[in-house]
Amino acid sequence: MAMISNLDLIRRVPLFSLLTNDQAQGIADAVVKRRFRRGEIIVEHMRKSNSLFILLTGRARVLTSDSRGREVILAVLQPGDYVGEMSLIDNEPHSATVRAEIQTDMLVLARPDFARCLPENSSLSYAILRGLVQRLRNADRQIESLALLDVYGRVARTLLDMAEDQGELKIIRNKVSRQDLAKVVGASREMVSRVMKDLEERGMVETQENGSVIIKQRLN
Amino acid sequence: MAMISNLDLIRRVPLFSLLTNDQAQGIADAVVKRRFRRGEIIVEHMRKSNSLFILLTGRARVLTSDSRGREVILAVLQPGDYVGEMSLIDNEPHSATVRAEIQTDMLVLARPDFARCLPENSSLSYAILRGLVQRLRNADRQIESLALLDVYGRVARTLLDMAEDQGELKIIRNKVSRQDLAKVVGASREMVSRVMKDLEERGMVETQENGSVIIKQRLN
DNA sequence: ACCGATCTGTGATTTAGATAACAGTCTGCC
DNA sequence: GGCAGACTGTTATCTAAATCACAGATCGGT
Repeated sequence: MAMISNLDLIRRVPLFSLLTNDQAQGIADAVVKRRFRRGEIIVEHMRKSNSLFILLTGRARVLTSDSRGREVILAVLQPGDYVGEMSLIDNEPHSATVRAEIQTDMLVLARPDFARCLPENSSLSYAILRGLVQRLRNADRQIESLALLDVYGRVARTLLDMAEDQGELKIIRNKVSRQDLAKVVGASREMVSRVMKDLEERGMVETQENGSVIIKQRLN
Repeated sequence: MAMISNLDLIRRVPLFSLLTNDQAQGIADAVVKRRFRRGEIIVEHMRKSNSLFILLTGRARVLTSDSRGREVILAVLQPGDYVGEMSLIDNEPHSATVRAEIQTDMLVLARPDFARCLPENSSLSYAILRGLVQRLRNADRQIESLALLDVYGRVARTLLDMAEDQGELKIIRNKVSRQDLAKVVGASREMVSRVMKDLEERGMVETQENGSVIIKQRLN
């Protein structure tokens, strides 16, 4: 199996795409690769890990849960996504838990190295800034959905958000279980099942055998 | 009536608190003061204003609304708070509308001046960074509330969030109408009335004649 | 290839909360 | 000081969605 250098890994992360070679090398030297098994906790709500975690391969979910164990999925992390920067910025505990959905490799950058890189590197801090703004826009939209839309509307909106354009129609590649969809839209699994069935009967959505979903028309 | 210089105004804004005198003077020269009447739109959803707005006096609310006119209040701005930085950072249209609740004075800093100040001034960009993180934490918490708590729980949590510690108990100074509280927690006005009545009957909350609210015990 | 885990579909039942419909109180503000 | 416009409380009714209770289907690890 070919050995891939940290520098090569760094170079594939959008967050670091604008760094000079020297800056990238500096981060490559500071970074540690870590593997998490399916189900393992990467970052834990209310605790501090004082590191930036960048997802290289695999998949992870950002979630919160109440005392009774009911979960809300706030985000699903794909390769290139990162977490932990909020706690690095304000030095507060993590606002949510991150758990590996499948075996997941992450790059870990410890606080001192991050703190060193940030000021001496305006393109990095600008990328972080843009990332936070992006997330905040999504979060506000989600609040609006939860406050104003019924389950039908929230499922439809979430499907559209997850889909990418593919010619005439939109498609969701990686399969989404209805159970998880329910945890994203804040509804019961059964209700989401019923809504999905309805969308399929109306021919607006089609679920493939491999689990990917095709969206036929404007949903709303 | 005494004339207050822009520099004096700038010096009272936490966002600018760490600037050197020269930097503050630079912003003071670039900034324009603008007055909005009760009900006037300061920033409009889906449009660009290419400016940072800093609230000096008065009060404003950040909100979104659906096609049927139903509103969600995302935040209430107090003196020292600011909006518009998200659009300045990613150059996208505003994600929400901001409306003056009462007569409100704002400082307006146009894009070119903001863009000039940001890189040459790390303490400002750090303050913006922290502000965004703060808001994102609140937003995630709000999503969690909407997805997991019933109206009773959401009202209780919102009251606690709005209150400040005042010796043994907590107090909410500026009066909140139940109508508005409903728009914050994503519930009907009538339901919030019922919940508040219940909280008062249980002696957990007391509404003063002047409209401020005293919270007696741990609500949850 | 197997067996426990986790996912799924569907009907029946219950419930939280929206909606509707008023009448009573405040709030300024001309 | 009076009238319009926005707030409030309370009932009764309706409905969206949660819960419950299954039986089947699928998945993933050893």
